[in-house]
Amino acid sequence: MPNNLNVLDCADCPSLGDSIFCNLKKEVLKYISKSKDETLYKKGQIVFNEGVRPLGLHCVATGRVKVYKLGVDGKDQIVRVANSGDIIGYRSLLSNENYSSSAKALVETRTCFIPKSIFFELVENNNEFALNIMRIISKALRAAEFQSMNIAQTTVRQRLADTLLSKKDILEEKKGITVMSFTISRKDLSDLIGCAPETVIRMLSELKKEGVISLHQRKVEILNEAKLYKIAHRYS
Amino acid sequence: MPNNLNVLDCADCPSLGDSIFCNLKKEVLKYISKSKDETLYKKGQIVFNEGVRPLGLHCVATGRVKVYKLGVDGKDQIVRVANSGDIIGYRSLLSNENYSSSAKALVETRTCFIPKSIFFELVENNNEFALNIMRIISKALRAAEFQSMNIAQTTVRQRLADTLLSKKDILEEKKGITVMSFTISRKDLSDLIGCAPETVIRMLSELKKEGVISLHQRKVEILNEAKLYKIAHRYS
DNA sequence: AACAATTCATGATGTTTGTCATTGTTTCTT
DNA sequence: AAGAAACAATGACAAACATCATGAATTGTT
Repeated sequence: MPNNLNVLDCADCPSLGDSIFCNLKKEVLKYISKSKDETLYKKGQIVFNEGVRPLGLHCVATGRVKVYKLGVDGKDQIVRVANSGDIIGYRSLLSNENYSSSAKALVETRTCFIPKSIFFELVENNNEFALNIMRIISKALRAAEFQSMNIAQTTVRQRLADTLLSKKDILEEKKGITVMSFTISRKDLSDLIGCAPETVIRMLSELKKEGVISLHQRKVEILNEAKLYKIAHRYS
Repeated sequence: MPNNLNVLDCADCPSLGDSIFCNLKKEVLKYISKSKDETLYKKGQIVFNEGVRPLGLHCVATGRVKVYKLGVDGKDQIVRVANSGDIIGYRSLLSNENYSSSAKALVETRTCFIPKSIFFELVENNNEFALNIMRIISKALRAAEFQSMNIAQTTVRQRLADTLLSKKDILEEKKGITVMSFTISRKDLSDLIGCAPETVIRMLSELKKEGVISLHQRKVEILNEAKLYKIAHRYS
């Protein structure tokens, strides 16, 4: 079971700047801090489960969480990957429905939990916050609609290239050279792209053979970014 | 070009009850009525175009509008079909981006246009309205995420059955018997499902041969709803 | 009403991707 | 550190679907 931790003031949170709380006043942040609950999840632990009634908002302080829908035969669909500063579970909360997806920690993750009542208090009384939420959902909706088209109209090879590029922000220093790399299981990658794990493995091998990427266990390293862009049909 | 019309008071709009304006006070509706602009679109006319900056909110009073993203080689992806009472173009407006999709009238359609300034006035000062908007986007997001999984994990046959069922609200009286039917082009159906038009045509022929539906030009009539549910793998 | 332009329908064929099976490798657990 | 469990990789095969081509039917236009 996840551990509850000593509560840190939101004003001191390192990911405050990237979050929907960034433009809230100090006294509001103090108020939230008093009502929230900090939790530590180990890799693989569930933050919430599809079908369950949401009781509040989860905010990723550190770590990485995958949000995914249960599909047929364990063939899940990853909706998005939430990083520090991101909130999860807000959609179901807002439309007053049970969770339409599950959330699982991909690495050790620290989250803050804000009870439903406090969340709605903020939404209803704090205009800036309400607008922040609207902007967040709007962007999520845009991304989701794009994803539908992407899955319907592009090949796995294209989507894989696109996904590798969109995750390239996870940088790493290696022998003085900055390398774009990230660690992900083949299953997660296939659930993200929307295909069978075997297909992802084949395409990764193909890209490796072409010298576009290199593979070391679950770490994918981008060697030829330009070519990846070409494969993804992205010109930016 | 579309025609501008005499403006009708929102309070008298027949689709008020189904809209996000349903729980607004009379004086607020009057205020909106004064600022809005009514427009008539003939079948096939564009309401707005992808890539363009939104200037306000479009509200479908009567008719039917498809919202779609431009894909490769004219293979568009229909994001949703908006009916009377629905609003379109709100996502881009809220996140302050250019339209990420286009909208085209499927039949003769009457819309009301509410300028951006008025829309944001409502969002910022009217809490009930802001919450309505949030709920609307939340549901749209849920639908979009489900659609991604659907395209990734189901066959065209399943999705076709599902789409036919989800559109069955378009009823019709025929010789005293209520028939579930609707009119749609094969191209639109394929853009909705995310496949080639030929594939949709083949699957429709198949379903017709099986006696599940009947086809008369562009009108699809549901003959065996139970079997359609089975094919769609929906049990409700 | 007649013509042009779409749209519909169907066949043939090829590509993409999924499924199943097998073996090697890594990771986790005790 | 060893064994078990999970994951990665690859081949063979099959299913789903796209593409191209052609002719018929329908719709829109003058």
